[in-house]
Amino acid sequence: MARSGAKRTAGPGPSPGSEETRRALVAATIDALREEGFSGASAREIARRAGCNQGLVFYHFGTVTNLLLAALDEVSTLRLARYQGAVDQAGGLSELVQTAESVFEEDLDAGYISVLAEMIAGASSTPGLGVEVAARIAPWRTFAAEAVRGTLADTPFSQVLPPEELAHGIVALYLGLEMLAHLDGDRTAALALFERARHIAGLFGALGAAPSTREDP
Amino acid sequence: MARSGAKRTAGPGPSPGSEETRRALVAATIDALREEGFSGASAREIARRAGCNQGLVFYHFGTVTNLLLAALDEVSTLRLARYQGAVDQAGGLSELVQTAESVFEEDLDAGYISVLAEMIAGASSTPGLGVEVAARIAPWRTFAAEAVRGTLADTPFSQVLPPEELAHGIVALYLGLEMLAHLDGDRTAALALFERARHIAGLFGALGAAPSTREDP
DNA sequence: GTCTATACTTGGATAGAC
DNA sequence: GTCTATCCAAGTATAGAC
Repeated sequence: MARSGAKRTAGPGPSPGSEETRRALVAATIDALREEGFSGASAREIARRAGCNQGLVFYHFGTVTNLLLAALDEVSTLRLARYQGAVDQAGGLSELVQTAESVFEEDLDAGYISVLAEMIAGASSTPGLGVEVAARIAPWRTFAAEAVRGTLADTPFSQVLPPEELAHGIVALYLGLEMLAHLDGDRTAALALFERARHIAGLFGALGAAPSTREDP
Repeated sequence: MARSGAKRTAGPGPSPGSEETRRALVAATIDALREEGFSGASAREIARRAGCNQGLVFYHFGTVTNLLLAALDEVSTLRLARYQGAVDQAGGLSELVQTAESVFEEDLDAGYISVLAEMIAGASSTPGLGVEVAARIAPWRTFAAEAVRGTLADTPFSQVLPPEELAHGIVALYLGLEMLAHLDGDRTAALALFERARHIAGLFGALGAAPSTREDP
């Protein structure tokens, strides 16, 4: 709550306290979106969670919507880095699916995809928010396309299903599975699908010309 | 129906109000959820669209949440009947996919899945709403499972992927594709996926033991 | 039984005190 | 740079008029 003084009153750039408050607000917004949903993520609720005054939302971000977008940016950056690291470690297709499964559970536990889902759904209620959210989802699709391309490049798969198209479906499926799992608090149906996908991936990997461990230059 | 009045008492003026008002409110709620989202679907906004007083929401439905659920019931009933009819007409697997594509566009144009998506997302902000929404989605999953079972029963597919599990994935994918298409107003990515799926379904139908009538334009 | 008018609460946003 | 006080719009819900 009360920020200890110790601020450089004169000098260019933001004071250290400012950045701290901003971070607290963004973190609180992520929590609020996850636990109270879009309509529950009000300036007052966010400020309460951040332990600061409600007016600071408007001082630092201008509008609640801007703060919500900052939270989405934070989540997007955080998760894309995580996804990239996970994909870099995965060797073959079935291993990639297995990685996706554990990342899926991370997202579900931490509620990261809930933030995304709430923002997508909430975009209907705020003019202009839709394009902003869409712009922040685009990198996810690009990432998925690259991951798919890297894994399916030398398989017959990419002939019948272009990576970009498949990537769109993967993002949509991932989003839908998260929403349903979050809704009824039951992730078994989603996990069962990941297991099936991993199994099928193993089958195709066996009959295709794709050895599990290969290195791309 | 929740309340069947049967109030046709002989009188000078049969009060036309009640049932008519209820219908108008439900229809207005569907529109409001579609165009303004969960947080924009307030009693005032709904009543404005229905052309009646705001207090009628509470007189007829008790709470706004109850009205939202009534709207979800309406959409669920309407669409499941449509889906069932469409599936009954479809012959083979690729034809089923083609049917799904046209139904998908109907849903997108009319915003029916938006209603579902808004309710799922909005469930986070209202205690107890989650289980109610989940209960209304369960029939969709059951329907999808039956449709898949009827189509894949005599194919090797059902060996490697049980209909119930696949059905969950289909519902999730359908939901996710609708949300993304609605968000950026671009359905081409989703439609491309349907076309690919139809093509792949045709390939499997050809090598499997499912002759059906295939017509590839 | 149906609807309107009104009470009360919460939320977004700003002006000015520290 | 941060916090308090405050305004106004919008929300839920009910009391009471017809």
